[in-house]
Amino acid sequence: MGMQDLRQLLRRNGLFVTNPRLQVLKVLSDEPGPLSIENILQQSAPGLALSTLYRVVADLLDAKLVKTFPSPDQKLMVELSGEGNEHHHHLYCSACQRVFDVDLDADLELMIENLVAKIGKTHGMDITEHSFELYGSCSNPETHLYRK
Amino acid sequence: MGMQDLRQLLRRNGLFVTNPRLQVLKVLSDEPGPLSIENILQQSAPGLALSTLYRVVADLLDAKLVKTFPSPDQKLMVELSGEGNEHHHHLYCSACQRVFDVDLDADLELMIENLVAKIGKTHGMDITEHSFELYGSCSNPETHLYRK
DNA sequence: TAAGTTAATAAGAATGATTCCTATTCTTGA
DNA sequence: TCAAGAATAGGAATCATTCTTATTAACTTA
Repeated sequence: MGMQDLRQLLRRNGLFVTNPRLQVLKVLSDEPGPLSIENILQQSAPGLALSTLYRVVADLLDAKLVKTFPSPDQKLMVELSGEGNEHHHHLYCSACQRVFDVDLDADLELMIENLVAKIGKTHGMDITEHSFELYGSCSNPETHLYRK
Repeated sequence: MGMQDLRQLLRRNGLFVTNPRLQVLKVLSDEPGPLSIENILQQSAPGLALSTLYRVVADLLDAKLVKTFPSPDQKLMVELSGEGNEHHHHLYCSACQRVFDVDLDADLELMIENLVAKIGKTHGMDITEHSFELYGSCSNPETHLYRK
């Protein structure tokens, strides 16, 4: 996404446009999957304070512009939400330490939705979200090199 | 499980029998679902050092007597593995902050296994584990009071 | 069963991720 | 352009977790 789009994205969501926010959105929008705080910092222009980064992520989360979740080693992962990045799942590679997005066929997703609804009923709970995460390793790390 | 069973469990798995280990296993075996480190500490006899608790959990994890995973708020959750506690899923209640076990019908589980295998093939990865987690809230917390 | 060897514990220091605080700087609306 | 409010940088504080070390407990075997 271009900077203009990102500016509008912020404004449309009631957020002031600032450099750190643009930075973070830019880095995330250049990435096909989720990134850790550390990753985002590395890929941002120098000078961005770590505390600012955490707060920016929190603000973007409040505005629902990003989603966050903990990685298996308990670090905060962030990814852009919004169009083209609807509900999906994650695949963690213990060999190369990266996280990949996994999209399911619509019918499989629907199946899972039904499953979720059923479980909610059984437990008398209103289920608002679910996650389906996969853990494994790429025997051949080169297969992932396209992500640099 | 009785103390004798727990002793044997440790020995059979090559671990020395110590009080902290028995404590932790006892607390976990009295519980139908996972517990946080904090929970375990509260339910243990006073005197158990926090550092010991973490190490015991790590040892039990190495011996595959427990499983661990991070809660949505990034805390370490622990639960007994072993018979009667096979692969299952978790349901997080944001209202009462507890985590419940969810078992799926064998056919649903099989369906998920197939799904997982397919995703592994697509991504060229050897998938060793998966988790399916649900987030919601009990509108009526009393429905869960059976867990004290 | 007692002694010696090895492993585990308690206590607290150290670490690392995340959050908080505050003086300063940037954004925006007028 | 300016004033008012919002956001930032920098660093201190916090919280969960890990590490270190002297002490204690558990096992082994004689």
